[in-house]
Amino acid sequence: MSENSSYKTRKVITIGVVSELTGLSERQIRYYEERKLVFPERSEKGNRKYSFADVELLIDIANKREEGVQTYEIRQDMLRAERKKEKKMRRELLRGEINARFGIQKER
Amino acid sequence: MSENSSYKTRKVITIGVVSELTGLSERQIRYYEERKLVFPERSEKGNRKYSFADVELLIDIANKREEGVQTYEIRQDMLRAERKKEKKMRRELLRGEINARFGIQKER
DNA sequence: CGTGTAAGGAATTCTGACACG
DNA sequence: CGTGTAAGGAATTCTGACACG
Repeated sequence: MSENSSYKTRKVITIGVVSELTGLSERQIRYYEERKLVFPERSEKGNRKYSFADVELLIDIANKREEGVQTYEIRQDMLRAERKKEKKMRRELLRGEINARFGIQKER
Repeated sequence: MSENSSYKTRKVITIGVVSELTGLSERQIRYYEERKLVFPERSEKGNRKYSFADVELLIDIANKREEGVQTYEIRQDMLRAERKKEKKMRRELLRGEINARFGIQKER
């Protein structure tokens, strides 16, 4: 269901291209990093590299900002969503374990 | 089946990153373009931009080159594959049209 | 708080060319 | 043919800072 280290999450896009793709200024993109909203990787010499997922996230951020939402709020929302997701993961992991032991038996 | 203008085919990767990803020198990458094996887009100021699909193609090219295959041969193979693919497309298009007229009827 | 901008420097990319083989 | 390299210039990116509000 979720291709993992795939095209979407591979960090390969430079800030200039991200700027074109999102319509945000490089200044804005760097600032959102400072506010811990995006986490680009760095190349050898320190150039930022983003993924398509980052680009989409930045577009979401841009929309929120247009609605007047502050970066701090956006960060809080992201952290909340993060925790919720982890909770879900834990539940699913647990369900998997239970199934493995007491669930539908395989042959033999 | 084939996500179209998606992450895989969007031209957003600069030549430096492509070089890292493929292990090829920038010189080699530019040369393969000269030999019409890859077709990057250009940014405003003329910088080359590649897609993940291009990166994969370049890796294939690198492998062929290691086997001693010349760029000209590689190009011929690509053109042949291209033609074959188009032929297939035409067949499928035709089948689709026939089905639309004489195939399984919808309601009414 | 969020963003623009000028500043200075380092790294990137581009093209056309010479070199070797 | 395929690739390295030095050359010169233009564009990119980086950081830290001042500005406005």
